[in-house]
Amino acid sequence: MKERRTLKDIERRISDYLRKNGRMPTYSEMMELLGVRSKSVVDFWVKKLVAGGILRKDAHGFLIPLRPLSGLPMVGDIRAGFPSPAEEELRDIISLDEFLVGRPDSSFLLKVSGDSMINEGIKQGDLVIVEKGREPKNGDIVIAEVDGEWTLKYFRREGKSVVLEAANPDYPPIRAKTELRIGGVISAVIRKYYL
Amino acid sequence: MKERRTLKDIERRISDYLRKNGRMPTYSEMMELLGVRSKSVVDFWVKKLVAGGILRKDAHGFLIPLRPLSGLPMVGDIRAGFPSPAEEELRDIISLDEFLVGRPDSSFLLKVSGDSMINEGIKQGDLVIVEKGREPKNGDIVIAEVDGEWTLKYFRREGKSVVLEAANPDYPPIRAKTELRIGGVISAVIRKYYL
DNA sequence: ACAACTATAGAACGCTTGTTCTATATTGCG
DNA sequence: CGCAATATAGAACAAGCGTTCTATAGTTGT
Repeated sequence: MKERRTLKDIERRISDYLRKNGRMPTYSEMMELLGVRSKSVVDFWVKKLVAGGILRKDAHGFLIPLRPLSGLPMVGDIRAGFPSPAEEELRDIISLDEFLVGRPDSSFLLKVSGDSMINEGIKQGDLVIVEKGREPKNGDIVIAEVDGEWTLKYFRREGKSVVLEAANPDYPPIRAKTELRIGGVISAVIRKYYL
Repeated sequence: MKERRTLKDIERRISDYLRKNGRMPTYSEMMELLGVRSKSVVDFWVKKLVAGGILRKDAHGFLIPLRPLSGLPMVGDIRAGFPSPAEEELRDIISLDEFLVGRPDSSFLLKVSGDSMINEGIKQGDLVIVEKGREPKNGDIVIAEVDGEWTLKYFRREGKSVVLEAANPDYPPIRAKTELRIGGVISAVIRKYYL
C-alpha cells in the first residue's frame, strides 16, 4: 500500500506554509511542499483544491485561501452533545478577530481590575474589548471615569441625566452631575485560562 | 497646502487591501491604491515601509505584512487611565486568534447553555474555547458528560476518583463511579455583546 | 484483460512581476 | 535665491510566475 496524497493533507501543508511565511507558496515551492517534481502536478492538485472550495484564484491567477488561517470550528450548543470529528469538519470556521471586533481601528483591549461588574460575569483580570466613539445605549457596559478613576459600569439615561450602575450591590449608582467621561462601550469580554 | 502621502496612510490602504483580497497587492495594483502612475514610485514607498519595519520582503522579493491583519492594541490596566492616542500606537498589537488559541487543530468553540458555572463568570450564551486531549488539572473547567448530558464543571481528583463540581450551589458535586467522559478543557471564555 | 481513469514528469511559452535607470517637478532650508 | 533633498514619471529588463501541452506509469472497474 503506497501512501497517497490527499486533498486534506495538501490543504494542511499549504496552511502551514501560509502561517509560517505569511503568504501562499508559489507553484515551485509547492513542488517541494508536495514532494513532486513538476509544476504541472502542482497545478493538477491546485485545480482540485479550487474545485473543492478550499482555495480560490482571483482575476490575476493568485491563490487565495478561503478559510481564515487560525480560525476555530463553531460546533453549536453544549447540550447537543459532543461533536463527532466527522461533524466537526462541516462546521463554520470562525476567526475570533473577525467575529469579535467590529471596528478594528477604534477598538482596543483593556485588562479589568476591580469587581464592579462581577454579577455581569466580568471578573478581575478579564480582558474587555472597548470600542471608542460608539454611542452607548441603555444597559450597555461602558468604561467611564468616576472620581478620577476609570471603571466599568452599566450605562442608563434617566431623563436628561445619566446614571452609572455597577453590577455589584457594594457599589452605589452614580448620577452624573457635571460632565461625564465615557471612554467607550464594551463589545466583548474575554477570559483566558492557562495564562 | 497639498495633501501628502504618509507612511501611515499607505500602511492602512495596504492593510485594507489585504483584508479584502486575502493577499498583498502587486506593485501595479498599488499604483491605483496610492494614486500614482509609476511602479518606481510604488517601489520608493515600499522601501520606506520596509525600512520602517512595517513590511518585509522575503527571499523571493514578496511583500509580507509584519503585523497581524486584524489585531487589537493591548493597552494595559483600566486604572492606569484611558490611553492617549499617542500611547496607543506603541502598544503591542495582538491577534485574538493567536492570543487565545494554543492548539488550533484540537480546539473548538461551544455555546454555553445552563448556569452551572455562573459563579465562575460563565453565563448562558457565552462561548467557550474547548481544547481536546489536554489532561485536566485540579481546578480546571472541563466539559463533561453527566447523566447523558454535556455540561461545564470544575475538575478535581480525589484519591483515585474524580469529582465534578459546579460553580453554582444549586448543583450538587458529582463523584464519578463508573467511567467518566471528559470532552476537553476550557482554555478561554468569550462573551460578545452587540450580537 | 483491456479500457478508462488517475497521477506524475518534463518542457515550452507568454505574461506580469519587481527592479533599476534616467529625467523632471516640487519642497525645505540657510 | 540657489542648492539639496524629496517625490513622481516613464521606460527597459531579466527572472520567475502560472499555464498548457505531450507522454507515461500506475490504479480501478467491468
